[in-house]
Amino acid sequence: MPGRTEIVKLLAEQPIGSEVKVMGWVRSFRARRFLVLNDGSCFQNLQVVVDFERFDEELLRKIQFHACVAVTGKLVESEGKGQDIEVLAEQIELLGACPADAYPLQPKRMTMEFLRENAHFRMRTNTLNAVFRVRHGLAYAVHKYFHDNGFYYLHSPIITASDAEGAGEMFHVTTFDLAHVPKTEEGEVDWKQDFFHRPTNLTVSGQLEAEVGALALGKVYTFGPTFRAENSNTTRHLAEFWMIEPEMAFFDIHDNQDLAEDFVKYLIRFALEHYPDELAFLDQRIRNEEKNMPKEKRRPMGLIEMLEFVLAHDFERITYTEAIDILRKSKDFKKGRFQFEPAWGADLQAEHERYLVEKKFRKPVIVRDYPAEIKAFYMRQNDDGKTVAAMDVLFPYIGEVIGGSQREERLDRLQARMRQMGVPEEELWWYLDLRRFGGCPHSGFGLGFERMVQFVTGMGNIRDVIPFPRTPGNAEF
RNA sequence: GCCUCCAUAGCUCAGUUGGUUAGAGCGGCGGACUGUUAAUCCGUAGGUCCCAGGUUCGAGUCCUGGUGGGGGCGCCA
Repeated sequence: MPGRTEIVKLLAEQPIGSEVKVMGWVRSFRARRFLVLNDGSCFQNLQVVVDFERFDEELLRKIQFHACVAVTGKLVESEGKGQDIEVLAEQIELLGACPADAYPLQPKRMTMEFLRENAHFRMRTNTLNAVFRVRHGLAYAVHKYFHDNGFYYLHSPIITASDAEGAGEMFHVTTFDLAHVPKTEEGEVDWKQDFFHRPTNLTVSGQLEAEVGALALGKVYTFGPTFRAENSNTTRHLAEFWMIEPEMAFFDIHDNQDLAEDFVKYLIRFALEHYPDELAFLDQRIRNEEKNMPKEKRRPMGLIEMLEFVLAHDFERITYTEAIDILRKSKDFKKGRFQFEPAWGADLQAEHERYLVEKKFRKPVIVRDYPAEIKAFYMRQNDDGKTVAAMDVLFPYIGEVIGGSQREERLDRLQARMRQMGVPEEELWWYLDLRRFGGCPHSGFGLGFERMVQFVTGMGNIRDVIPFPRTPGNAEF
């Protein structure tokens, strides 16, 4: 727009005395004199001083919460406290009215549940605004980290034919008219007539394809949407989420752990450096929220304090066997505070993970070398004959943020595992070929992007860190 | 999928052992005031108490069944 300046630029350069034109949405209009605008260019607002005697009454009446206006005026030093500069309005143009008697949002505290039902408006609130700024920053940092460290961004397919990854229930992809599905003479679905001439699904993981890339480009990563048709109803599951999956040739499980720790610390550091205003706001928001809670329910640390704490300490690294041992020796177990008994061979329950992270070590923990029975077929079998080189990175509040492993590169071992677990070898012929032709030791992991955003922003529900959450029974927007 | 809690004004909530006309704050609308920072003050409108049954002289309140939502667990990232 001719002559329009972004608020971020005005606040940074503060061109006192110059004539400026700003456009933005009304955050508040106090005393019919103080108009606060936000244009999305930064988290801060710009105050506009309106000499209301000079403006049309009809126009002033329409300057309501979240209406959109263009203001021309002189930029001056602010007379009041709370802001350095302000604009003395000479012209005000209403770009888009926002009738307050019909608009669902209000300049007051609203619940996250209410805002979810108004997902098309919720990004206009300070909280969601801050969250999505940080989300963007983290996405950018993912690419920057990997690029700077010699990784190649690999676009793994969204539609896949393999249904053998064991990562969960899948969404089917078809062009069939579901009311008239073609059948074979035997009465079964005739997939040969479908678009791909075979059954296909939305991807649940790009890992197998990433391995293809790693064995050619050395270090690759995927970063794309991932779909799980599981009926999961929790604050940390989505049916559609974004996953980051680095895969590295010549990395063993220890290199894998080093990378995971360095990577997530980089992301946290990036957010702290580039989004201090947003994080300060989110930090304060949590404090306000917890003000009326009993002390034992509050977070032991503030948001920023916790992020800095995570950066300042090495992640604890233990084996699954050690984890079980710690849990069985714990006071919580002896006093019967666990609902599930920690026992070698059983998966760690959420309560066990929380004990390790929040009570025992009080920092992120990486658990590795899990029993083979509870992990996927492609994980590398350890020499003990019982465990595989798997690793989970556990964070406070959100639990597992990363799951990964060293991959089984030995063809005979891999095939034995597949037969044992009923994974069809024919379908994964190309995956097995990676072991037949020029195979090498390699490792990788998957990071749930939304869980990372959750951790950095301190948001309690994963549905509030993705613009349009898909969960069982919900795909409205 | 299992367990649990919740549903009262536009929003956030209160509503006593079942008892007359359903309450507050914020927001809306009308007005006053003006260098404010969630401005303040006065006035005013606004309710199918989620839906359908049932118990009762009487149900926002108790019971049953739905629907919608929150939280916990499982599955996982």
